[in-house]
This record gives sequence, structure tokens and C-alpha cells, in this order.
Amino acid sequence: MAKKNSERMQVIKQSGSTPIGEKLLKIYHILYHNFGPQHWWPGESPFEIAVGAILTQNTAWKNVEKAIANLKKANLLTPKALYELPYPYLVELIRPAGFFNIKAKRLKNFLCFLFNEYNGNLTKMFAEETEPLRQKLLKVTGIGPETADSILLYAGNKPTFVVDTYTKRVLLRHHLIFEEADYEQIRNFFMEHLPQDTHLFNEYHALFVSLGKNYCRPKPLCEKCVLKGI
DNA sequence: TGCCAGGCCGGGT
DNA sequence: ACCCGGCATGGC
Repeated sequence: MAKKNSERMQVIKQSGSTPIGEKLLKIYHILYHNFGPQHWWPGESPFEIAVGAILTQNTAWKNVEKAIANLKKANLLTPKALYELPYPYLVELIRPAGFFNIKAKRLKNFLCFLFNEYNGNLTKMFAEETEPLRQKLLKVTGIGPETADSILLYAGNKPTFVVDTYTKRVLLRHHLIFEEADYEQIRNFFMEHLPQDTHLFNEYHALFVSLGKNYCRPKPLCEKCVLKGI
């Protein structure tokens, strides 16, 4: 089941054989060396992770934690409970996460999708092939590419690469992509040059977030960045 | 105090 | 096809 780290690295080394793949792996190893394993996603169940993925849109994770805690305390962190919960209650519970009106709507959109298509059963949802499911998720209003990929990777353990603002910022500063590159292009960039390894994709995105929080804010601290000189 | 956070949508050109 | 305003709380 869980591969040993040494075995995993062997597989990864073999597959990252293009120059770009080598570079991406080099960056990965530097980040891993500096920040260590990230143990993402910080959530206890696939459903909690999916909810968190929607709540964290353009929002500090700290605020999302409060909202999740509210839902947990009220015993509402299940598909059925949230699906049946009237808007006004939902809005109040997720208030700390910001954008609460729109996020309540987005959560409901996801839940409607989950119940209409999979009888409210996440396991059934994740039984679908990754790409078709990704396309379906993207049609849900309020689920964009990053949210869809976060749900697929972190709640469903499916090999898809999550791209966020930090990721693009880092790649731009290291001249690995063009300014105009959109989400799909950046995602493809990683997925074409790296082995399709769920664990690698999991750690890599989490490490980018860690790097971004430490060094790669809009006001960059490139002088101190662990990737300086790469 | 002001800036920013693990985006995304919808209406206007 | 782009562009951009709006959404909102809480931490640093």
C-alpha cells in the first residue's frame, strides 16, 4: 500500500528523465529538504477536505479552520446534514471563512451535484475516472480548476496537479513558464514532466504553498528564498 | 493601518 | 475573447 520513501524516489527518478522533469524534481527535493513532509490535506475525512477546498478560495486557511470547527461542533460535517441545512444557518456557521454568502451557495451547488449524481456518496463519486470526473466538477458553479483538483487529489487520492497563485509566481520567477500561461497549461506542464504519482503531487503542491507563505508573497523575499540560484 | 489570503463568477466591452 | 469589480473575515 504505502510505498517506502526510497522506493518511491527510485520510481520518480526514473520517470523524471527530461531536462524539465529533472529541474522540477530538483525544485521538489530542495523544498522537501527545507520544509519536510507537509501531511496535507489538513482534514480528517474526504468530505471535510472537499468542504475545506471550497471554503479556502482566496482565503487564509486560519479562517477556514474556524468555519470547519463550527460545522464539526454542530455535527453537520456530513453530506446529508449539510445538504439539508437551511441557508441562513449555513451562512452563519461559515461566516469566519469570508465570502460567506457566495460560499454557502457554492457548497450547496456541490452538494446538489453529489446527491443528484452519486446519491450523496463521495466514494461513489471518486469511483469515476479522474478526467471525466474533473470535467463534471468544473461544471459545478463555484468549483474552478484549483478547487476541482484539490478535491480530486486530496479528498480522492487521484493523481492530478493542483496549481495556485504561489505555484505560478514561483515558476514565473524561475522563468519556467510565460506570464500568459493559464491554469491548464501550468497543470499540464507538471503532469507532462513528472510521474503520475499521487504522493508526489500531494507533497509538491503543499510544499509550494509552504514556500509561498515563507518567501514568495507579492512582495518577494527572493534573497532569502531556498530556491535562490536555481 | 493597510495589505493580503491555498479563487471564481458574471457582466461589460 | 479578454477585463475587471465583487465577494468579506481575520491575521500580521
